[in-house]
Amino acid sequence: MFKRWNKSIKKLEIKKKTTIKDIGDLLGLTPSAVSKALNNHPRISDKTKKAVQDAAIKLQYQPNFLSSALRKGKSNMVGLIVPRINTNYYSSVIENIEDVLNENGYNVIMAQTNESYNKECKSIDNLLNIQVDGIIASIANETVSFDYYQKIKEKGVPLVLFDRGENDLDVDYIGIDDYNCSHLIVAHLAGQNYKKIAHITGYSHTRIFKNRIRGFRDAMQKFDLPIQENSIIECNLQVEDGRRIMKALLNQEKRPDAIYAASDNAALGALEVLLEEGIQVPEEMAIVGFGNEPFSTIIKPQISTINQFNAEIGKQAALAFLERIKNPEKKVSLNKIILDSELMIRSSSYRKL
Amino acid sequence: MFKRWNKSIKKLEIKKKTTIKDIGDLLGLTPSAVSKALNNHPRISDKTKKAVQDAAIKLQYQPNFLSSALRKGKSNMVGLIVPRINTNYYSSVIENIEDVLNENGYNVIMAQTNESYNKECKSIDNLLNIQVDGIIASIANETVSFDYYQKIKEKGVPLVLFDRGENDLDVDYIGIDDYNCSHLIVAHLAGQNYKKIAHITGYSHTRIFKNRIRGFRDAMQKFDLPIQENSIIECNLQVEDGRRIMKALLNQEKRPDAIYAASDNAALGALEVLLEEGIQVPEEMAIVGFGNEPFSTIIKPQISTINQFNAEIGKQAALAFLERIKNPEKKVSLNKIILDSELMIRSSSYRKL
DNA sequence: CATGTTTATTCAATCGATTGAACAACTAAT
DNA sequence: ATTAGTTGTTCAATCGATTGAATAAACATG
Repeated sequence: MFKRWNKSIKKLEIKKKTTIKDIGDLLGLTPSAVSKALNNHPRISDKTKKAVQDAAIKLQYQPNFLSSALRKGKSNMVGLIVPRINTNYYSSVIENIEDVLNENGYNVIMAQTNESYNKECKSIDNLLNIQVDGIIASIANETVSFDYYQKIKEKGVPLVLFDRGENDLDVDYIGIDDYNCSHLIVAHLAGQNYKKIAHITGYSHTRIFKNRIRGFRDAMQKFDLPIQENSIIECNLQVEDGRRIMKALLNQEKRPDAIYAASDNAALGALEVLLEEGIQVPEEMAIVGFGNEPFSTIIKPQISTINQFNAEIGKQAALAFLERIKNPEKKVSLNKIILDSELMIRSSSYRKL
Repeated sequence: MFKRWNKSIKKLEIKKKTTIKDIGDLLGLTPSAVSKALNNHPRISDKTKKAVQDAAIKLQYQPNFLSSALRKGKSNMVGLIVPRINTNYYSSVIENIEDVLNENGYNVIMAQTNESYNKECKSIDNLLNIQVDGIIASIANETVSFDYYQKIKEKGVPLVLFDRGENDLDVDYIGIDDYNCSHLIVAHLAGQNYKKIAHITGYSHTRIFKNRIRGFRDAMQKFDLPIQENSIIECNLQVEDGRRIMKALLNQEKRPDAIYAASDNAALGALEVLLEEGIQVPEEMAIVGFGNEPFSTIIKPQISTINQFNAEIGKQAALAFLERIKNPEKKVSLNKIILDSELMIRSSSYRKL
């Protein structure tokens, strides 16, 4: 009997979380006094503050985030929408966003779209329900209509985009200079005397790929190189896409002598096909990728690629959000941060190596 | 003047979120009636329900998650603690956890420990503050004391561990049979007539590595193979560790003829050193890794490794949590789910290939 | 001693949704 | 016509913390 009683007491203790009321009861104070003491309110005596803090520790008090968020209208949560985390690029960016936001007292709620517009819409609704203080996102491949992102803006929730952005949305954006990257690559290949460059790229409705394509065209023109028929191919940029397209290119009448792929995955697929076909890389054909994924240095030959400083992109995205939160009124000037990126020249495109 | 007025009206509309009270005002109902209508309460007439739903759509009502969570004592958020997301293994697992939980109406809050015990403690406190409905975690390398995990249990918050678990904690766990994996590997290598097998592994205070080491020892004994002095080396299992240890092993008097590394990264480091030294793999020395990271098939020779079905681990972890939520009383039987894993035999350890 | 000032704390409303109890209106049964 | 039962809605308390206003006490000043 006694044992049972004892047990139920213990269970009660476990279940019951201490609130400011409990602290108040212990010290003969009201909840509001306790709340003020904990928040270092100037009108509370140091003696009381000390007593409250001690009691809080003794009772293992942990503030109820939900109630204070409700009252203050601020959840200290940030929604993070990405196509998927299962790539080195996104996981690096997320890792850094999370680090920076955590340091500043924010929690990150993750949502993956798997490149699906539908899932993206659902995620946005969900995050808005949760009353996130802001949303950081990289737009899904499928997305061509930005009404849901407009909705975020209309609700007055700060929105920061990275990588896959959109000019029309008129929000903070962190990315790289895709146009210029294409120039770097074409200049490098032209300098190596490659002349028939093909471009395996993403869908041109996405701004970053549109820019890469534009950069590619302009750079080719600048170096007086003709753009072959069918040599700009849009796809999902996965390994399999690279393989498929490379095979098709090899069967073309005018076979290219260099490939600029807009992802390392596509570059890898293309390279695999060339190795299988016994085509010498870079002697017969050069390959340049994009993104500096870790595997690009593991395969032989190592793949030349664009390094985008993922960590920095993540940090800047988080900082842009924090900045926006700090001065919500300063809606005039948008943060359009274009970060540096660099061409890593490796053996897949360097004949003299 | 008119313009200004108009503008401020618009701004107000933007800022103000519609609540159940607004819906009530529109229809001449009280907030409680509206709430019940939205929650499909049996005592509310169908007519009213319909009217409320229509009004909700018209006013673009979005429920305030915070208030309902506060009232119901259920936040529908799950904390996810991982060493870091920036590896294929963890990002795959997380991706699947998120998918399953989202489908079931839960949101995922992420926290990375970066293998630091301190950060782990902070994350746990934070997640408990937020009033998560449960926590899914993989323990940091540094962690040897489990008091913070005990705290989770004491608060009555469901806890599920995966990969890096701990027997003493007595909670749901999803993982693979590490002991048996070591057997598979040793059996394979012994079958290939390798005799002097070294084991590069993680710290033995972590259960999975303890089990792999135990499995390694037992399997070696089973195949009558002597365990060399200094041939079980504990480390952080990064590429650099693999390199360092491989170099040391090469300088040993009794050089091993096979390496069983407890991570693909360590295996990669070791393999790189062997290739640099001109040592034939697998003829002179075999290498087997662990985890089936994507790069293991990119490098030549491809690395033999253990494939752990990451997606399944993630799904099962999420399901274990959901199960625990459904029957909170059924505390008796714990889910200890040991998933299958398979040895992928590739050219780094297959002489006859 | 009356009045003003400072300091420390309590009061009471609030954030938005939920929920059991209460109530009113209506129907069915005795 | 009285009682019982059903149905649809309102009432009021609640979740836990926050915050401006009010109050009380202590002290200083004329």
